[in-house]
Amino acid sequence: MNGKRYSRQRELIYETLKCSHQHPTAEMLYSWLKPENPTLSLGTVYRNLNLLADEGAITRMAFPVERYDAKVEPHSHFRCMVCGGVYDLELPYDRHLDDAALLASGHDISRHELIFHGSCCNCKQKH
Amino acid sequence: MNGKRYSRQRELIYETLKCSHQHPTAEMLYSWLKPENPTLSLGTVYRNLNLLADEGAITRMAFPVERYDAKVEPHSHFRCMVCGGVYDLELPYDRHLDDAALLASGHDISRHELIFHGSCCNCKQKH
DNA sequence: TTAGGTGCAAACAATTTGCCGTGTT
DNA sequence: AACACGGCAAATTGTTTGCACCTAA
Repeated sequence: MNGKRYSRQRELIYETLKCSHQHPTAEMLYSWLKPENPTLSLGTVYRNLNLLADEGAITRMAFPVERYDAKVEPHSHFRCMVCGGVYDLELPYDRHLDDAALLASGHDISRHELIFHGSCCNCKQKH
Repeated sequence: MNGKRYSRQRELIYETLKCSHQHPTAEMLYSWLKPENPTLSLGTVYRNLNLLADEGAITRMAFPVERYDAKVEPHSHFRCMVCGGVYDLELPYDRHLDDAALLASGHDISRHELIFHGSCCNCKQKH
């Protein structure tokens, strides 16, 4: 009664995402697929990306809304998945990670950002 | 001729951001300041946050647009600040970081995300 | 047949911009 | 006096939703 069916559009979107390593936006996926699938609509792309993300088949990569921080020194953050709050974390910045990333990728690393997810002190008590 | 002047609004926004540790959105800052500053407009908040971020006085905390990734296993990312491209990074997931974060914060950590910034192999050559 | 899926357009939400009067220097 | 700044509202951009039709099971 609450099943999910096969859908050509979903498969298309998922396969395209899986083959691209560009971490595309919904808009990008749409523009790639549209030429071959003229009836495809952007709404469907968003709908299926959300479906896939909710069931854990793919990953969303961003905060939905921009946040700002007056602390400009590199430091890490914690994001509570229950209340949505964002906290600073007092962890020393680890330069070794940048070295390791350079070694693994060859890209020019200038810094990194570390974001933890979980439930915060307040929320974890409320079961 | 191209200088920046003192502005009460900018100072207000910056001070409020500095005192809050909530990593607020523009909307949140606006709602905090509006009661005491009835003429303040949301556009001004955005304008000044962008100004401050561009000059490095504050930090933006998100991708402006949602991106998706078909790889669901925890792994890290690299974001090129020149071309905006996003790449996967083959770094082993380090559980110790989660332990350290728990120890430092007391929050319930379920995982972390590591995002490197810099210029990618392609872009760094073009000077 | 029946619930889920899709296209399309309208609605919504987040952010930017143009215009024009105000404030800083 | 010049020109940056801020208020306001309109414009843009990113994302979601309602509705009527279509399709997999």
